[in-house]
Formats: sequence, C-alpha cells, structure tokens
Amino acid sequence: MAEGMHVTLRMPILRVITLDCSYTIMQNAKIAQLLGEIADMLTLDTQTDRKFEVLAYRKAAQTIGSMQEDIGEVYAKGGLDALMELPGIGKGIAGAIKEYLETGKIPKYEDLKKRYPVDFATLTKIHGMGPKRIFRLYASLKIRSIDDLRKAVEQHKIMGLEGFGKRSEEEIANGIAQFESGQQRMALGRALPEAEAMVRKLGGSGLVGKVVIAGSTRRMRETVGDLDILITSDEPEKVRNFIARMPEVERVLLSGSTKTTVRLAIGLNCDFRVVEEQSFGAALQYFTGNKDHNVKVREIAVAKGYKLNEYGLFDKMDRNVAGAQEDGVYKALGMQVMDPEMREDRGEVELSQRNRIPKVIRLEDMRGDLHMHTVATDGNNTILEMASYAKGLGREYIGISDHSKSEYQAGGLDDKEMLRHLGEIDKANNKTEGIRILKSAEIDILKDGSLDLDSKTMDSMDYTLCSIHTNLTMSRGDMTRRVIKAMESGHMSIWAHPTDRVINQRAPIDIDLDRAFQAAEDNGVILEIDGYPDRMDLNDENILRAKEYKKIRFAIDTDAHRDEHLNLMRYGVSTAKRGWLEPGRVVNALPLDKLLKQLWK
DNA sequence: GCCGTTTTCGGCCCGACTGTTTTCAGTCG
Repeated sequence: MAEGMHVTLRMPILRVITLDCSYTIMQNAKIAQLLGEIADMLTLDTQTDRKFEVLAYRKAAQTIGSMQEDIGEVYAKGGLDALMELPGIGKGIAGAIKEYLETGKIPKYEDLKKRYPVDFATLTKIHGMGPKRIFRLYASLKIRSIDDLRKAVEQHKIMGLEGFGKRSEEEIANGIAQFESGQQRMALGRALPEAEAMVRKLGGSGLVGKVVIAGSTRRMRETVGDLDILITSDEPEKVRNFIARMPEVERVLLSGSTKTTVRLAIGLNCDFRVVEEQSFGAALQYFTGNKDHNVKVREIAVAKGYKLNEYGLFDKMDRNVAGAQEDGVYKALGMQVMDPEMREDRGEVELSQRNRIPKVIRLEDMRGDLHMHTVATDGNNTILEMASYAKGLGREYIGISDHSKSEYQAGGLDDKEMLRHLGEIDKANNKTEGIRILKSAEIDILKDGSLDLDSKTMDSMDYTLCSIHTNLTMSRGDMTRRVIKAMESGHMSIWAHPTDRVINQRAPIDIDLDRAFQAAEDNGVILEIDGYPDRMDLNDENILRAKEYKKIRFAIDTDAHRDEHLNLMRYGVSTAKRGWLEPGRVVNALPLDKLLKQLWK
C-alpha cells in the first residue's frame, strides 16, 4: 500500500538533538571540515576527472555539518548501516567516518594532506578563494595559511603571478579584511526591515514592476547571510544606477545585466536580480528555497522530462511550461505549494508530491497575544494604549504580563504592587470595548525552581507566564530540575522564551529539553514561541522536537515592550511555520472562551 | 563517491559574473 511509503521518507529533523551540547556539535563540525578539505584537495587532481567524487564529499560534509544529532551517537547506536542511512553517505564515506570516530584520523585525508599541506578549511572561507587559486598560491609562494596570505598581499607578491592581476590582489585583500571582521550571519530582525526599506524605495522609483524579497529572508530564517531582492523591470540599466545610489548601499561589488551585488552599510551583502515578467515565478521559486530544497525540485523536474532554472520550467522542446507564477511551477511539477518558511528540505518536497503538506499556522489565525509589558515595569505604553493598538491589529484579547519583583532592573512588581496592578487591568477592561485584557505577569523562575510571587497573587491572574532571567549558567542537571520544579508547582501556565537564548548574543541555557518537554506535557504547561526578533524562542528546530509530545500546546507571543512591538507577531508565526506547527496546537489562535478553559488546566 | 518509480551502470542542478583571457577557468550561490 502507498501508505507504507511513509516510513521510507527521510525526515532527520524530527529526531533532532539540538544545540544542547556544543561538544557533540564540535565533533560533527570537525568531520564536516575534514570531508570538505578532502573535496578541496581532490579538486586539484589534474590526472583524473574527479568532479563527481568532489561533489559527493561536499554533500556528505554538508549533511554532517548541518546535522544536530551527534554523529558519534548515530554510529554507536546503529553502526555503519546507520551512517549509510544519512543522505549522501554511502559505504566509502561511512567507512571514513568510522575511521575518524575510532582513531581520530581519516587515512585518505592524511594522504592528501601530505601532498597539500595547506589550511584549505580557513582559506576557502575567504571570498574569491577556491581550491585551485589556493593551490596555485601554495605552488608559487608556499602560502599555507591566512597569515602567509596576508603577508603576500601586503608585499604585493600576488599580482603578476600567472592568472592573478591587480584586481585579484585587491579582491583577496578585501576578502581577508571581511573574514577577519567576523562575518557573522545577521539576525533576521535587523536584516528584514533593511530589506523592506529598500523594497519600498525601489517600488516607489517608478522603474520596477515587481520587487520582492527572496532567499533566507523570505524563508524567515532566524539569521541571514545575505539578502536577495528580485525585480522585474523594462529598464534594468536605470535600476542598476538607482540601486548604486541608495543610501543603504556602501559599495557595488559586481554588476551585470541581470545581477547586481552590493555591500550594505549595515554589514551585509545584497543581491539584486532583474528578471522578465514571464520568469518572475520561476526566479522567485529558485531564489527562495534553500539549496537542498531546490536541488530536489529540479531533480523532480528532470525526472518528468523538464528542465527547471530561474527562467522557467521547460520541456524537451525547450518550450516554456511555467514560470510567470511561483505556484505554477510547483503545480506543473505535480507538487503542492508550501509556505516559503517550509522550504528547507525537511521532508516537505516528498509530502508535497503526495499532497500531504500540513496546514500550518498563519498570521490571520492569531486572535490574541499573551505576553507584553507596560509602563508598570519596563514597557513604554499604558495598559489602555497597548489594548487600543492591539485592537487596531484585530486582536480579540491580550494578556498584560509585567515583570515580578526579582527583575528589579526592569522595575519588577512585588506582591502588593502586582495586586494593585491587576486592579488597574480590571479598570482598563471596564473602559475598553471590543478587546478583552487578561491579567497575567511574567514571573521569574528563581534559582531553586520556586516562583517569584505568592500563590495567592498568582491565583488572582487569568494565567501566568514563567521564565528564567537570572542564573543562566547553571549545570544541565540543576537547570532541568529548576524548570521541572516550577512546572510541577501548579502555577505555571506558560513557559516563556524557554531556552533564553538571544540571537548572536547569548547561548541557550543548558537544559535537558526532552525531560522538560515531558514535564510540560505531564503538567499541562504551554510552551511559548517568543516572537521578539532577538529571541525567536523556541526556535524552529525545538518546535519540531516539542510538537512530537502530542499533548503539548504552544503560545505565539510578541513580548512587546511598546505598542508597535505588537506587530512582531509575524516573526513568531513564521518561526512556528518553520516548526510545521498547526493552528490546533496554538492556544492564542483560539477564541477567548476556549482559550480561558485551556489556560489553567 | 553516491544513488535508483525509465538505470546496480551511468548519470550526477544550473547559470551569472569577473579577471585575465584571446576563448575560458574559477568562484559563487
């Protein structure tokens, strides 16, 4: 039966062990690096064409580098067979991994390294440097490391070498500078508004037809490496000039007839691509999916006798079958269209061929927002102002959740102050129509797992949000006990921003999430997806993992500290989409009466 | 080296841009 095919689908993300233990990730990263270097070195073999062997090593490196489960554990549990289950890993590479896990060395790597004693892993990270150029510099100047390279650039030894000119040397100098300034991926919350500002300007220029954001920004990944903006225009030359003069643009890196790449002042590259109307949908599809998603979609096209590229879907006679609309491309391939957030090759390609893409939460589903602050603590607006703004956004209810007393830097409230504040919420409710204001608080889970307010105070709220703000560096065991104790108190409705990570700034707390999720399920604790762009916590991978606990419910909140922050709901919803969360699991997608029944079990 | 709903052999996604070139290699996404 066709149903039996389910089990053959690879959905590695669903059995993910996330960033809990940096040690194991380090080991994966090391193996990925070695396999990548093998690929680099094989590239240099001029005797035989090993193009596809190189490709195989790269794919394997990619698989292991992006795995969240410890590769050593996979091997320990299932041996070579388990390794060969992984995409792109067959007998040969599985053997190499086994060798590394048991001896710390891969013989093939050691052999190649004798011939090419060069730090490919670092040097290939410099923009414009690939294996061939690196090898040439080694062969002629004995450059082995980034330090060697820097010296050679400073002494202008590179220009004049065969295949290198003045421009190449400048490019390398720029590449080194950029590498050393630590080219970190940028938080979505910073990159997306920048992209939207440029889209607005281009849209108002009178030079373009369509202008939209694509790439990882459209997929709403929590961090982005660069921006992609897609444009249709009859006047591509003028568009190029317009882009070069936008104040956001620091300098133009390259500019051709269809593609312009610029460095933005905020420290991010942005690709602008100009395409014809009839190719717009194909280009949007092409520049939105992640690499693996796109490879799979193109393979489906090939299997059906088509060719798919950014210009359209073409049959054997090179006739255009689809391309103007993105949906049209998927439909012509017999695929169900899925939201951009899902295009990460986490099983969506296979499901879409069988019309089985789950219906995930959408912004329109959100009826309320259960986490926000007011002037009573560290917010900027009053209860009434927040309610009025939320009503303008179409929310049916909000929950006011100011801080408890341990958050003294935020002006946290003690029991007496909190009770008075709850009275203020009652008054505000009486003055407001068309939206219900719920009584809550963001209550600290203290070091010992107790909660920061009296039971009596908490009992007079509609629900509680509980979270950790202090003692973030406890051991895994202590942290896990701390959270579980709070969950078992009977006074914890929602676990707010569970892992406490701040994107690009603070690592998540060390906690056994599986035990915590189990306790949440047992005690009816709702998990928050905090949509504040610095947090986005739970993140996509942890949502995928938590939703496997079938009774766990979620809340998607903004953690707003001023009224405009209530618009940040889209970050939370997109994160939930990336976690394949269905609306039935989200409590604040429920109407008020149903929500109230859910909040205290 | 990997992989299989046209294949266990013979394929492997596809195109843009640049610099240093006299027709293309290297790199990137």
